[in-house]
Amino acid sequence: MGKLREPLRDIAECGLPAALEAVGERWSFMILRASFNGLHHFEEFLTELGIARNILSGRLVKLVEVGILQRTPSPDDRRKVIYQLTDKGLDLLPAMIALRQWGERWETGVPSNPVLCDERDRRPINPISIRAHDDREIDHHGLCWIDEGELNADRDQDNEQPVKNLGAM
Amino acid sequence: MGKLREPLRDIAECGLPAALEAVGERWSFMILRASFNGLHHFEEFLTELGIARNILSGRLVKLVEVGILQRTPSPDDRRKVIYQLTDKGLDLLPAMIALRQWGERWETGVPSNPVLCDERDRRPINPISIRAHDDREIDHHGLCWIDEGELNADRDQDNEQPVKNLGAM
DNA sequence: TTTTTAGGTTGCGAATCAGTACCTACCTAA
DNA sequence: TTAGGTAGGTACTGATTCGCAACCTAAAAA
Repeated sequence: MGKLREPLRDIAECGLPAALEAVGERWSFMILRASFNGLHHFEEFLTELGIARNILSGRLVKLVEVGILQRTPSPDDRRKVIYQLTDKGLDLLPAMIALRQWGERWETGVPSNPVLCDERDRRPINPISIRAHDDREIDHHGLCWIDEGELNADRDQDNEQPVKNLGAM
Repeated sequence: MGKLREPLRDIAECGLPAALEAVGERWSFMILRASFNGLHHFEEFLTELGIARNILSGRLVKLVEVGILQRTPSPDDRRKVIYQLTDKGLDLLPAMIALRQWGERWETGVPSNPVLCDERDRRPINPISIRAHDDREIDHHGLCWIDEGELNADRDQDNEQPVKNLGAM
């Protein structure tokens, strides 16, 4: 594995490049989708995804390395290996669903069948949205960046502070 | 542009492969992040991202093609071009923030500075989460797939239906 | 009128992707 | 106990894409 490629700029500064470093390669998200859907074995991913063996092999190694998947030899059949999502992997679900919903809204057009629902009430889930501290839905207009220092300083006060409007994400 | 590569399987069936087809390539998300942060010009992206000119050029063409960015010649300076997010592009924000938050939680560790806040109350936004129809937060345990047919059939009834637990995302 | 700037394109080597043919351990049926 | 199939990989090959640097053109700026 070459790995001479410079890591996406500013790994430390922002979580996005870091996330992309872990799951940004081609097929990674598709493998995770398959995992979320209960696939556990190499050959299952292979036939379900239509990915090449060597690529799948490499991706699985990577996803295990970064701690998104866990690799366990099957107790029943010593040929088999069980790949399953760790907590870290499961925590990608909101991002995956958000991306999927975007694809449905803007690309495929249809909210594909079957529909993702909550198990208790058996009704479709809401669109993933951005929420303020009080759970108010907000869009990009209602967002800004605040410095950690300023944050603590002006809590529970109403003095005006300079607002950097999305200046350094 | 070769484009002989088979599109990620089942484009029509699910929004995720469709979304990845649009923004799944290397650098696409970083360009969008920069766009969200108010960058508009080729040379700005170039220096801010540290991406190669030809790659940036290709990505911008692609993102414009799929309708995520809009390309407008600047009225002030006829050399300049303004790239800005369309509504379709802006609608990727929840997915981007979810991914970024994941990266902060699991990779960088720190909720990087400055902090993304709501403009009204100037407090950090909540983590992106999955919500049921009644806005209840749910995790992967509380999710299931329901067929469109079944969905309409059992609305406002409490008969038991077979639950496919994440069987075909 | 020369120089700079903005936004590209082109060419080329390096890295990655993808398809296929192996290979090895293991299970199963005869 | 052995032949044959299965599970999970590697190794080899060619196609595609990435990334760097050089170049190019139109339009400001000096």
